[in-house]
Amino acid sequence: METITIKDIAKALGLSTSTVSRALRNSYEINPETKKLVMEYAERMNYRPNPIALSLRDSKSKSIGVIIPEIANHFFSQLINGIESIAYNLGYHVVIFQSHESYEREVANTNYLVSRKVDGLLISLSSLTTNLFHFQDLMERGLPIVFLDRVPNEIETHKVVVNNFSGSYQATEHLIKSGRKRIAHLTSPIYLSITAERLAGYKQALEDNGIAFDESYVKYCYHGGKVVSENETAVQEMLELPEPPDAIFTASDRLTTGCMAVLQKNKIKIPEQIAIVGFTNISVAELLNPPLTAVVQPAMEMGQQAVDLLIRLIEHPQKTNVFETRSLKTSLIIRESSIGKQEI
Amino acid sequence: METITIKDIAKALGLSTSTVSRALRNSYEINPETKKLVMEYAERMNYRPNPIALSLRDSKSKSIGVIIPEIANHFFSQLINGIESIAYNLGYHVVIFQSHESYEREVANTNYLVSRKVDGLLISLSSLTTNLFHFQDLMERGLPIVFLDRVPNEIETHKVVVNNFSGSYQATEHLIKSGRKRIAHLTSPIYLSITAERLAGYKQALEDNGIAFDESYVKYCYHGGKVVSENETAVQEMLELPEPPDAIFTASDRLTTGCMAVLQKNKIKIPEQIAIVGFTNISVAELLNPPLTAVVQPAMEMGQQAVDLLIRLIEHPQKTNVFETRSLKTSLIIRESSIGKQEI
DNA sequence: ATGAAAGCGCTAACAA
DNA sequence: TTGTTAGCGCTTTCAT
Repeated sequence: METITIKDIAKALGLSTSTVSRALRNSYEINPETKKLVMEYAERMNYRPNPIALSLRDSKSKSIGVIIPEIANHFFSQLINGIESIAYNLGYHVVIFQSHESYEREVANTNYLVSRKVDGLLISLSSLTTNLFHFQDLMERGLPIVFLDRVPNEIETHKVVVNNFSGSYQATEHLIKSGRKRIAHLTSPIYLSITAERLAGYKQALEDNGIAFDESYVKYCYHGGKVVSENETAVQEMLELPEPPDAIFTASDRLTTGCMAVLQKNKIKIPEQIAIVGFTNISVAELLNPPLTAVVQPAMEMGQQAVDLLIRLIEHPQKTNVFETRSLKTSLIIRESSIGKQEI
Repeated sequence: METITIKDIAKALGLSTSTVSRALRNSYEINPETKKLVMEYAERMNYRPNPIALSLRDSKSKSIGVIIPEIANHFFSQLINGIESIAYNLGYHVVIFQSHESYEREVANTNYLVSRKVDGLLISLSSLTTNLFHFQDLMERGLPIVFLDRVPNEIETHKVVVNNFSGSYQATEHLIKSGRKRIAHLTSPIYLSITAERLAGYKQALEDNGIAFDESYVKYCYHGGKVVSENETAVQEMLELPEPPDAIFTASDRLTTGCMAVLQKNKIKIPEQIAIVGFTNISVAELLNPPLTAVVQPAMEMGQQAVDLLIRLIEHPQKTNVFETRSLKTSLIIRESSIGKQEI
């Protein structure tokens, strides 16, 4: 894997490495003819600067690290596509890591990315992360970090989220308006920002519509739906309640499909017996049986805004004294899975 | 973002950098007491070697690059999970890039990964790649590459695939056995290995069952299903044939869901009017309307085997004089979308 | 058993 | 306008 270096060019052309270096960066102090000579030769030999050497020198890498729970999930893969689209245009490379909802892996990935000198970090917290020291420490040491979707309250930096409260409120209200009385909520661990906010929206909608909140209708899945059995148990418990729900509002991709699978296994008719609304970006919502009503997040745009903020932070570190939290809108797309009781 | 270096340790302990370096690598020539001193101090200061410096020195990075068409696809995300699981245990990091089915981006990603000194490459070709020079060149220069799933015939190296021919044969035969006569095939560009092999299996099954092959029943999507309109046009053309198909065998995740969407839009009943079998690893096959019959690939295992081969190539470059192509088995999972005509 | 110095590829301060 | 040199963090050869 030999590659041509500045030294090779210098030797071949009888120049010094610094002259070559300067010529390649089109420095004003270099004689146009020398420049031309160097550039043409470099071009011809297909010279590429060694980014490793540059990173070692400058302690930066023109790359940003992304740590998300998992990529096998439409919300997150759209997020990544949004991130890549912007980063790419601004000359940054994107390095993707999955935490697989594990705190340890999140920490390990973080350390690795830092040691690889990424210029900044884009994070969506794992569902098992409660200790934020690994990020706080880095921020204090000056590494730009932007959080998105699953963000920590305890850390002051730019954040990009959706209005989880109102997305959730809308979904719940929609279920109420279509005649549902016992609306359950299947969600992630309570200490995730998205969980708390979505739960709050759900509660508020119930309250505003004169339905008493009942804690036994809320089930938390500590692995965010990744562990199938946990999912199954939760839904099963709902079904075995003295008064089983007539609707379930699920808080994520995994939880939604997991829930539907359990209902299907139990031969429960959707929406006749139980209506479903999912907080999900699943691409085949339309093709499901029945087509799924979904609270959809502008994932692409979230990714784009997050990189945008991050790169601004990277390139103008001093300028930022106040951090912003951008809150985008979700959209409720109504399909058959939550059709009104009266219409059935 | 200051980090402690060997130099810092040396200074603090009144030693030379080389002694510290040796002590940390537990060299036999270092006095046990000095070793202990150094190690404890390093531990206490949370010293971590700078991988960039190591890469610069050794021209390797203990990391492998992965280039796949896209991650928003269950087959590929499972592949990645398989790759990560093994690589992680063997101390390698995995850097993921998407070609988005674009030849240019595939080349750009390749160059970047090489310049970042990855120790090896794991590739699944983009659907628009016909020129393989960028890989051939690297291989000649000694960079280990393993291909998986979408592999090139023209390059001699380890490859991991599934038995596309027989997977396809089985699927087609299954459709025939369940009473279908006009079986269409929706697939990717013909120059992809998987396309050719799946097409061959499809043809052979038709022939063996006395059905004449009809080219007008085969539609190629040059973007592998990524471009929705292309997908739509292809299916629409099938539907407008003088004798429209009574079954469609689709060759990938995207093509399958795209096809189902078009049929749904046209209010065509599956499987009554048209049966569907998809070559797909989509996770919600069971939840679709109707549940989807699928040829499933052991994606995790493919990923695992591929890294295994790659790392072997990286760590014992000389040993390999003969390359192997591992061919794993697909499984046909029959669900309602292809139920027998007689059973409808 | 320990240290000094060179080198991986690149840039920039300083010299000429 | 061009060259020399030092240094980013680390390992390793060659002294000592």
